[in-house]
Amino acid sequence: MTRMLQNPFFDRPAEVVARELLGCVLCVRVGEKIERHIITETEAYVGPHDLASHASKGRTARTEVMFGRPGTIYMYLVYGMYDMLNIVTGEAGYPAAVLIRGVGKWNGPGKLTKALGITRTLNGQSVGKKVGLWVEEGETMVSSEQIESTPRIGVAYAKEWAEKELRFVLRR
DNA sequence: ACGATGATGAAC
DNA sequence: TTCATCATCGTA
Repeated sequence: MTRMLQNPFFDRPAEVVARELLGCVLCVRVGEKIERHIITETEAYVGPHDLASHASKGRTARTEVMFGRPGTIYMYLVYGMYDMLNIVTGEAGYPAAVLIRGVGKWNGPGKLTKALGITRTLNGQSVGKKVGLWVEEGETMVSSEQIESTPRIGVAYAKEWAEKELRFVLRR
C-alpha cells in the first residue's frame, strides 16, 4: 500500500521537498515493466534569487517550465550529453525545483537518467502514471540524522549560493 | 587532468 | 551570428 506523491507534496519550498524525497521511490515505466528505485541524493534550486538556478536568468524558453505547477518535470541537457531530471516545486509562477542526483545503485544525475531511459521528451509534463514517471512514498521512515547536507555539485559560478548546503544525501 | 558534445543566453 | 559556458562523466 504505497501512496503516489501528489501535487500538494511538491507545493512546498524546494529545500523541504528535496529533503523529504530522500527514501521515496522513483517509479519509471520502461516498456511493460515498472522500475522502482529509492531516491538517495537530491539538490534544491530554491528560487529566482538562487544564482545556481537556471531561473536566476528569468523567464526564458528553457526556464519556462520551472515557473509551472508543482510536480512538473523539468529536464534539460548539460554538457551536450546528459539529461538532468528535476521536479518543479512551490506554487505556479514561482520558479524552483529539485534535481534528482541519485537513485538506487546509481550515483550521478546523468547516470540515472541514462540507465532508466528518462529523456527530455518528458520536459514540461506532470509526474504521474500517464507519462510513466512518478514518485511513491517510501516504505521506511527517514530521520533527520540519516540526511547529510552539503554544498551543491558543479555550481562554483554561483558566488555565495555555491556554498549553501542544498544537496541532501541519504546515509545508509 | 581533460575531452566529449550540443543547447543556452548574452554579446555583437 | 558567434562565442563562452555549462546543475557531468569516463578515461588517463
